[in-house]
Amino acid sequence: MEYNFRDIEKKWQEQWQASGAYKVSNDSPKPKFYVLDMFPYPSGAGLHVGHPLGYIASDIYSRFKRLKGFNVLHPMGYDAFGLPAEQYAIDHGVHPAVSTDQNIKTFRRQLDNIGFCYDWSREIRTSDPSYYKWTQWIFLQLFKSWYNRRTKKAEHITNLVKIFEKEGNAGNEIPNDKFQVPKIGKRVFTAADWAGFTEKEQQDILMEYRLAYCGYGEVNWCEALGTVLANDEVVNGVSERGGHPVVKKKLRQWYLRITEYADRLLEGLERVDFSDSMKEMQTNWIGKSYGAEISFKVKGTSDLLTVYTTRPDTIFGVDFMVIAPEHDLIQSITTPEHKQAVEDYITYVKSRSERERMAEKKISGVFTGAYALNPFNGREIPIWISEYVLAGYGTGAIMAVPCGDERDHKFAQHFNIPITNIIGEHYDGKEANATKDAKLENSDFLNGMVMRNAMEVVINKIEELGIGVRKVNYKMRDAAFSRQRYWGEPFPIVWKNGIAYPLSESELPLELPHVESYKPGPEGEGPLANIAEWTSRDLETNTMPGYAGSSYYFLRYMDPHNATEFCSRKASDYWGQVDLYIGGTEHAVGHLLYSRMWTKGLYDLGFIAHDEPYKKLVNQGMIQGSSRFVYRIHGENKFVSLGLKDQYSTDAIHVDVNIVDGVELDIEEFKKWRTEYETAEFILEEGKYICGTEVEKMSKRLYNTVNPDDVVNKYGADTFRMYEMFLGPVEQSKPWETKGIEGVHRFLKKLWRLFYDELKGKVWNEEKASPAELKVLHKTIKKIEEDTERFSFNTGVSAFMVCVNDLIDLKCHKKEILEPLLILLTPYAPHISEELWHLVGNTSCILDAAYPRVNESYLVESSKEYPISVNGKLRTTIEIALDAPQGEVERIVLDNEVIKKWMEGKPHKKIIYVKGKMVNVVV
RNA sequence: GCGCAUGUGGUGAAAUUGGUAGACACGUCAGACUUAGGAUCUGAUGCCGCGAGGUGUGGGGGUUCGAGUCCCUCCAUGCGCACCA
Repeated sequence: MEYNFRDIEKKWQEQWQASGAYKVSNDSPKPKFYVLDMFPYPSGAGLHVGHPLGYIASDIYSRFKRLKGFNVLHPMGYDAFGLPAEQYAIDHGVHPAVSTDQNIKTFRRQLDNIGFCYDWSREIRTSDPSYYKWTQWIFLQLFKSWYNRRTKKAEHITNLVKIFEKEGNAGNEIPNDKFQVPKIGKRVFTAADWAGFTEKEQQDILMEYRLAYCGYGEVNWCEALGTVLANDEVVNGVSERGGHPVVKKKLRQWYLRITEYADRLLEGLERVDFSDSMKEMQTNWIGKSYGAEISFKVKGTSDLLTVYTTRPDTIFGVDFMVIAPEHDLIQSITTPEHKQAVEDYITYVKSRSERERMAEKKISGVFTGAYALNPFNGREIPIWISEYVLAGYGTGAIMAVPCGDERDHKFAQHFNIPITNIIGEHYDGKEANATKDAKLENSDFLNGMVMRNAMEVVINKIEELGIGVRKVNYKMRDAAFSRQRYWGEPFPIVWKNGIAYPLSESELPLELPHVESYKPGPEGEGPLANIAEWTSRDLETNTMPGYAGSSYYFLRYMDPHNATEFCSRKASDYWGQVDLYIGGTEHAVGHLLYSRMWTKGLYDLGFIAHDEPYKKLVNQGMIQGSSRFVYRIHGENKFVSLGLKDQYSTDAIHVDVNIVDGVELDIEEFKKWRTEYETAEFILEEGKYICGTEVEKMSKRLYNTVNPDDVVNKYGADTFRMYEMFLGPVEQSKPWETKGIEGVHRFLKKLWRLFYDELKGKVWNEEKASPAELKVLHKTIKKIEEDTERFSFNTGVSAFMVCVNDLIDLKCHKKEILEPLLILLTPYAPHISEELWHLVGNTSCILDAAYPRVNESYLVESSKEYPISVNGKLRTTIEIALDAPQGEVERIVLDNEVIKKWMEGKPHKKIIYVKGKMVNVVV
């Protein structure tokens, strides 16, 4: 009886489906465990062997937890809205819904091949109206909410209206600190003001508070293509496709006020188990900095120039000011004799794309002719304009301290601006020194103070004198939440007289209409603007971005068929946080931050009981491609094997890895691969054509993709699963090498032969196990349990191999040993385990078995083969009883001939004896 | 430039707490069975050396009886951020 993996795997996959083996109930006395994969965008290219890596890891962990007695939620679905499907529609005329559906079918078939334990009855698709109904619903909750900075949480907007009616907004500052209420020209209004505003005026103010709000933002507009482009579709200021010019255009956009959650997003990182690099990326993205805003009087005017600085201690080292080219003050402060130069400079800056400005290393700028006055000593400071100061960060103006800041220093040198040294010998006149530990000089009342300590002193003084305030700044901007595209969730918003009104809950879902054309609407609006029945209802024409549907999908899985709520409170209370989230690092800041924010919003509004979605995050590494090359002799259709290629002038050509065995080219397949190679000739070495190799990204273009279907077909799903894990730690990136899979496949065959022999048939028996056999089993139980628990699946696989090798050596075919081993193996290789489980006489599903418990008493050793060192160098090993007293050990060691030899007759100085570890004799 | 991560045989890697470096595999070599093998099994396999032995975890230095593991320093690779004041 052979190990016939094809029949076995097909049989069990069908059986599991028929019996609903993976159906999960929300009602269970067992403790819960939630394992989640980052759900895929179903691309047309299908899966390659890199994609399932994380899915296999999570599948192993899910099955493991289930065996350990948990009620495990392990769902899967599709992030089905997105640009590629729309692009495909434009290029091929296939409706996105159709191509997406097709892609999902392929995806599902490929996933099913690998034998995952997903509860498919909970499948979701973000493009499904019954799903995006709730995306729209949550959007409306955010639209109807504001962030109360005093209670530090989201609250219903009606609370804010009540506050305004009672006391105006004096206690609840407008989040955007540049916004002024147009009617009164101030940021602060009274209850009486509020009562006097029209509905439009009131709504405009409320929009400034809403967590989902509408404003104006810049997009990349390409006139020639008549469309809005994403950042990565713009290269060097022109469109990636076609090379048409792209300009910045202000368009009405929706945003999420994620900046209000900046502090809580930072604080939450301390309570979750993410990798340090992941936390760091998010922390950098949020970019919190502490400092002060300081106002400088502009000489001879009533204007105030406000700068943001993190180094107020350097206030006496300010030699010039720099303001962004977009700064409002430019018009009023520029002196007549500098007007022309300033205008020319601003024109120049405007002509350049964001990308060009970022890439530019050249120093540029222009003097305005105006001077600011240092608030402490009245010193006149020239005000310059330069594009290295960004309008969007801080106040769009900086105080430049050349001796302490690299860019300021370069700027000063370039324009010959005299440099004041406030840090004495720490500044060498050639390069800026950003130290915080120098003692201040040339700094008036701060002289002699260490900079680090001076910061607080200056801020206090500034606040005392009323010339500035302590200020915290964030790099993070509010998240743009609209796309001028078709294939996304429609906004449940109606515009009447310039006011955005939410649709009522009963009108949801607002379904995406069918269109024949995906051309953009007028003035950069989305395709929905072309549909008369849509515009006639005054509906919003933008759609939501890709991350909308993925910001709460982990909640919907808990209660996927609920028609009255996005997720019942009972379900979310039961499942709570995702205990284990597995996915790639590419979503480090985008998806993870947005979904964390939505979770916090839903928590604040009382819809769920936890405010961090993911308890633990594991980032799987990328599987890289291992490319193969053939070497064609220049100008000929002749190919030379790797070892001989240096004798010729050759071109390296990528060859499909699937027609190469290891590094040996299958010449017949190669000839068939391309018609041009049909007549190719080959120069071989030792009768073989050897290919060159290189590790690159796995990509169709490089002919190094390997389809899991092919691997599964050849070796089976169990082999594939175990080999993916055997490759190395999940978190690590590594190249795929199909060749190595044989070792894992051999292991499964060896396991099979412990039960059934090709010649003898059944060899397993019901004899009583020996202590040696029990020791092998229990060592394995312990190791597998530990390794699986800490996601060390590669060492887990090798522990199985060691176990089977040991059992073969012991000629052990005993059910008493083999049966528990099958349970251990189930998470890794579910099909073969289930098959053998039934063959040894069980009738229930192996996943319902109890995980074997390690019995330490089988593992106790009475003696150990100690490594014995002399002066730290290993010289021999001696078998010594573990309970031998130190004196006894020393006597045995010193008596040993090998040790005596190495001691060369010298007396021992001391003997280090670590019980159960080693002995070291020092002479 | 800044930050983070990683450097171990021909290859993927292991060594969980400072205690026998290279487990487990791939590959390679030798052998067995065989009409045959890209099947299966056995053995060998870090490097130098006939051997005794020496040497070895990116380089250099340090702590320690003992360092892949801890500290300092330099180098290389990967990822992230990048005029963020």
